Amino acid sequence: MGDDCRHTESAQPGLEGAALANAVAAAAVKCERTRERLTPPRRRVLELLLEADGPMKAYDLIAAYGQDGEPAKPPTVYRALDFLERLGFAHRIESLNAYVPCRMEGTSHRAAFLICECCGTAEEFEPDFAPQFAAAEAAGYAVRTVTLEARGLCPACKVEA
Amino acid sequence: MGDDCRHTESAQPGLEGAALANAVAAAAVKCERTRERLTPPRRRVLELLLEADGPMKAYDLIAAYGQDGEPAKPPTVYRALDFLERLGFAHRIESLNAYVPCRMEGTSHRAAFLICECCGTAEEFEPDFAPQFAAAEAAGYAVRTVTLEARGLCPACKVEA
DNA sequence: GAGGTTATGTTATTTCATAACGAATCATCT
DNA sequence: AGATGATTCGTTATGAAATAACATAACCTC
Ligand SMILES: [Zn+2]
Ligand SMILES: [Zn+2]
Ligand SMILES: [Zn+2]
Ligand SMILES: [Zn+2]
Repeated sequence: MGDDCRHTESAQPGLEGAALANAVAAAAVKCERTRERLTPPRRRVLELLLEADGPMKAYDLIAAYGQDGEPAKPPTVYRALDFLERLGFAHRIESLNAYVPCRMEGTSHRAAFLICECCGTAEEFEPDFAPQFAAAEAAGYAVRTVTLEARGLCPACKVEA
Repeated sequence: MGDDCRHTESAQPGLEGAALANAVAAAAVKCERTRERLTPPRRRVLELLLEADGPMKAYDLIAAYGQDGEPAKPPTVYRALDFLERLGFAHRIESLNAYVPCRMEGTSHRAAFLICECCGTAEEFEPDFAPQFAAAEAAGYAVRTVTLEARGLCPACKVEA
């Protein structure tokens, strides 16, 4: 990845202050509606994802978990990530072994990412899977989830290269 | 994955005997054309992938490597996998941490998979990425590779469910 | 056959993720 | 309130996946 990239990794700047609080509050509301519990560890991991400037690895989250510098235990974070993924608040990026907060306002959606191999940003977008879907159904498959990860260069890094 | 699946995992039966030898020989020919070397470890890992009935994990390959039961050392297999991926003889399936031999006759292509969550088979298909590509280019991205992995139920498992 | 390049063998380590189990919390129904 | 069952959490330990580092060997090609 982009160790030789001089761009500040700011294509997806993390949230701070009121914006962060609003995002967490919105998640809390969604949880109440579905009678899910946004418990302290889940809330904390969501905060960390929202604050970050880019995809976070699980052990980055583990290290950053305690406000006092105390790391979390791995199961604490992995459980929170499972929950956040299940509720649609976060996505795992398979090809990076990393996690991002969901950036799409809408409720349920199939996540897809444009991943910059230079600066490391991962931009979520909502693709039209209709053709692939049709092909799969034609072959007799019942598709449940789709993972799409496109790698290349983001606009900023493309210019410099 | 499908521990409760009673289907024999035979949607992608492994190669044996002459068919296996032919497939390996075809790979050898392709290598000669491009002056790449199909060395013993590379050939051995390719054989193991072709013989398998489904996606193989790296440590499955490591365990099965020696004909005498001796495992390989991890770097031996990971290096061979890197080579096979580079030449297009194998694909990594990110969401499974597993590898399959390429099933498409054509030369270069963007791989995509239909993965059955019941029986574990992974069928390669060649999708039309045009819409996603267009969307990415419109956003200013220069896409280099695309990973698409669809999970669901294969025809056989869909019937049973 | 000398020198540069590519591939391998080997040891050790790093990174990523989950199993297992008891204690605490929460919702629900007497 | 008190019993009950379901979730969640804290903790320890382990398993699974991938790579770093470096010495040796094989292979061009000049
Ligand atoms: Zn999303
Ligand atoms: Zn970039
Ligand atoms: Zn292929
Ligand atoms: Zn199946």
